[in-house]
Amino acid sequence: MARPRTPILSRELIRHTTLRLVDEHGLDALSMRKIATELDVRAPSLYNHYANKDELLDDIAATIAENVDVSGFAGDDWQDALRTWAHSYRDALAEHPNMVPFLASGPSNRPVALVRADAVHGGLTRAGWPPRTATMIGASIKYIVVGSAITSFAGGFIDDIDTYNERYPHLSQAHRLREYAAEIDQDSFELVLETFLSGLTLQYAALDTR
Amino acid sequence: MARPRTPILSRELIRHTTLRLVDEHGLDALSMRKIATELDVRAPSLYNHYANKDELLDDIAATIAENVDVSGFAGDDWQDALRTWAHSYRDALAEHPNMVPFLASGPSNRPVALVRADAVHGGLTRAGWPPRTATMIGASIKYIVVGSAITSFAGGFIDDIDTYNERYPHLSQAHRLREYAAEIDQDSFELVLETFLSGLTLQYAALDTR
DNA sequence: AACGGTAACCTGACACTGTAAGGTTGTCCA
DNA sequence: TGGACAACCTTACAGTGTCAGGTTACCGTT
Repeated sequence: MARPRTPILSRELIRHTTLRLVDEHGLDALSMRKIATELDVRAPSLYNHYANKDELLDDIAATIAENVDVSGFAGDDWQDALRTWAHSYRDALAEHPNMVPFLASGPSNRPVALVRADAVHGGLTRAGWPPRTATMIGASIKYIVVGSAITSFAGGFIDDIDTYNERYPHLSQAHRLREYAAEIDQDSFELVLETFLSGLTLQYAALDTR
Repeated sequence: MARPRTPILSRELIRHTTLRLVDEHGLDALSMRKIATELDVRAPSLYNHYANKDELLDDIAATIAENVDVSGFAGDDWQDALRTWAHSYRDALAEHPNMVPFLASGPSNRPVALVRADAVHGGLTRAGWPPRTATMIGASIKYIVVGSAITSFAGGFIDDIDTYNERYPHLSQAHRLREYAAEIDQDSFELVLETFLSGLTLQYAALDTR
């Protein structure tokens, strides 16, 4: 075959197919040839649309990032804006757990910009936080979300199973254990997020009376 | 060559060499043949000491984990024990930033046991925290440490450079920027950790009067 | 209406990866 | 003295990301 009358591939199609493969079989099982096979095409053809594998994965990461909701920072409730941001951020990662290791494995120009640093920083400074503190608060939330996502979704609790078995012997079925781990993860995320937010509120109050 | 009179390789030697290579050139640049070359040996010989590459990396992860200090949980100051744990945990990861993505990218039986869940859980319950809450607190600290490590050490701030440039134009030299990012990371870690700990203290007080 | 450039597919190939199979030899214990 | 085992070796295989170069469809210009 040479050039087809109507194009077979597009960045969008490649992205969707790749993300589906990653969701189904994991990052390690992904290869350019498997993506191509899935699309009834040879691997090098993909390079007409993406310069290399990383650029493809970066693009997927960017589309995931688009689902993160920073709209709250336009309003004036900075606490709730942070809460909404953190939750939607975590949800976005939870939707594609197999992508999380990639997202976190920098070191290049990856959408650590999931952060949407500008919106967050702007909202916080408008609320009265000093610029530097605003940056630090944004980073803190990012730590909580990314840390939670990576240790939870990447199968983190698997080797803690023995611990859980001793501690909660009635949870002997692996199936229930997994459920339980997910529940603990969710609650832990809630705990650290809310505790942090209420601590910030205290510091915010101290700001005014300074 | 056949069997040498005195063994050339050992798990320890392989581990050290590999960790050095990872520190110097990163995880992506690592291959069994490069490790072997560094040791003046052929790659398959490594398999006499490690079943596969992952087992080798797991072993390295375990030695890194040994530097995490959980001794504080033997005492009765749970707050300070958590603080010490978190700091030494983060320091251990900071010492080998290129290993962080691997450590976090489980899904297998990786030393997410960096957690030292038992010591932490034991110390907190002895201090009076309910078992389930103790588990959640341990998980929370882990989120903060791992999240901080991965977004900082894996070059997380690199693509935020533009943001920093606009915001702090006098930091125009990339060199200073990098320093500044590290400083922000350190301070953010401190902020989220201390804010979380002081929030916990409030909840702890509420426990007693319940 | 013919022509050139570019886009989008192809085949083939390269260097490199992890690791399995099996050969050879030194060391140690029965 | 002999056999088991350990620790190196060479060879080889299937799979990886990606480059080079070939072919053809389309689109804009002359």
